Amino acid sequence: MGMKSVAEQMEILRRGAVEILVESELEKKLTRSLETGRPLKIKAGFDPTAPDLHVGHTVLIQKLKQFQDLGHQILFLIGDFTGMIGDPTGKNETRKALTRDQILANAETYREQVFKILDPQQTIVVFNSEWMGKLSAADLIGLAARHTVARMLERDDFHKRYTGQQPIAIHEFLYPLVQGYDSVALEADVELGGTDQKFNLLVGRELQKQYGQEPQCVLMMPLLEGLDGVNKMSKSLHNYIGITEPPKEIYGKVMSISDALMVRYYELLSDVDLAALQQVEDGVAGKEGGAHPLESKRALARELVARFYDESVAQQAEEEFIQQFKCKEVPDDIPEIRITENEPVWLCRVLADAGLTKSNGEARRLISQGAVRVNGEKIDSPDYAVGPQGEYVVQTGKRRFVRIIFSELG
RNA sequence: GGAGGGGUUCCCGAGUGGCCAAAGGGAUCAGACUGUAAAUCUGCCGUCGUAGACUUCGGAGGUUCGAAUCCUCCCCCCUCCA
Repeated sequence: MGMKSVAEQMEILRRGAVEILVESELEKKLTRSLETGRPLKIKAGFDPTAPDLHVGHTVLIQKLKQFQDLGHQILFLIGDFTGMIGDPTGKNETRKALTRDQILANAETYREQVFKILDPQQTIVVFNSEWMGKLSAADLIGLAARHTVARMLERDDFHKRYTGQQPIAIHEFLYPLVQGYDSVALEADVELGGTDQKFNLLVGRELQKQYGQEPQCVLMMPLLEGLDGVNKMSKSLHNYIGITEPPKEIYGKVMSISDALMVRYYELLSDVDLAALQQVEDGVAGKEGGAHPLESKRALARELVARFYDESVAQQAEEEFIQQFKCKEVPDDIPEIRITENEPVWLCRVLADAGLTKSNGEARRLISQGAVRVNGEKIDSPDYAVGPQGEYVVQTGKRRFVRIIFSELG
């Protein structure tokens, strides 16, 4: 990877970022790095609690990758010590204390998932218990002495809770301090985080100054919207793309998003360069010279599948998708159900038993709406029965299939 | 410790004795339209083989011909005071 100019680097780094504090300082750091050949130390901290990542989590990791591709040093910090405190951002939920083993297991899962994006050779993984564990009580008091209550109360949620007469435990003040101290310990040049991390990131700057270091720049990435395009991506809202999901799922979910959201996903998740990104945007906006939105969406779906699996799997996912939805063919890998009966079986019961519907009633409703097909034939009678021999491909809606096989009795 | 408010079907949220399987909105699902999408429109949205019936409104009892609605006890959540 050849060295890029400061302006080129800035252009890449600005992509998708909500805010960079302070841009001029970052430029200065980049310039110096270019002159001395010394890469910048880029820090990003991760909670050791959530090992099951979705693509929303990868927004930050993509940005790390961009730094990495530009030749900088990534410090991937796992907050095993901070995990004991629990970031107060998440309201008043009490965190369960994790055992050492759990933390290590989670950290390992992180590595596996994150190294699908980052180059493991170029990434240093650190645990903040490394240095925090060595701090004495006196050291901790010394750290606490570097910051004031008034400054702490500037933080939005502390402020709200304080003025709203809500409790704030003393130890909650320690979270930003420890996170900030991590930057001191690592001598970070840049720290990345979500917009919700702004206060903590800035405490890092403050503390570095206190400890006689040059303050880090902070770069904040937005929280990715989920598949609905409105709420942030999260497991509990069922609007996420998990990075360990099957290829078909990832591909299908990407294809189901709106064009507007696709642009957003391109900006935050894709590796395509800025020129290609512009083409995607133009295409969605209907400008001349833009890429066709359908093509763009396919390319994005392929890119994401390839990232978490590989190129050939992505190709295959695309072919299956086209077959199933465009050519309306039956996919190859549908579940099979074997039935042993002498009598024909009521279709509604088959659907419910096969798990395609939750109840006979739902099956009945779907049939009345014309959503059920047997061997490609639309069924219009709720009394329809299949069997008692042969094979039937039963389908509800466009995507749910099951193969019913009647086998000989006895 | 004291005072008050509340827990309704996936979510929000109406409902204060029969007209309640429970308004309205959202989500999901399905149909139409499309680019496989979005937006829009339509339907469905507790269970039972079309009826009628059965089970639901934090939990357990009770009053009543009849309870989501009234009473008792219990569990949980929230707000205020200390």
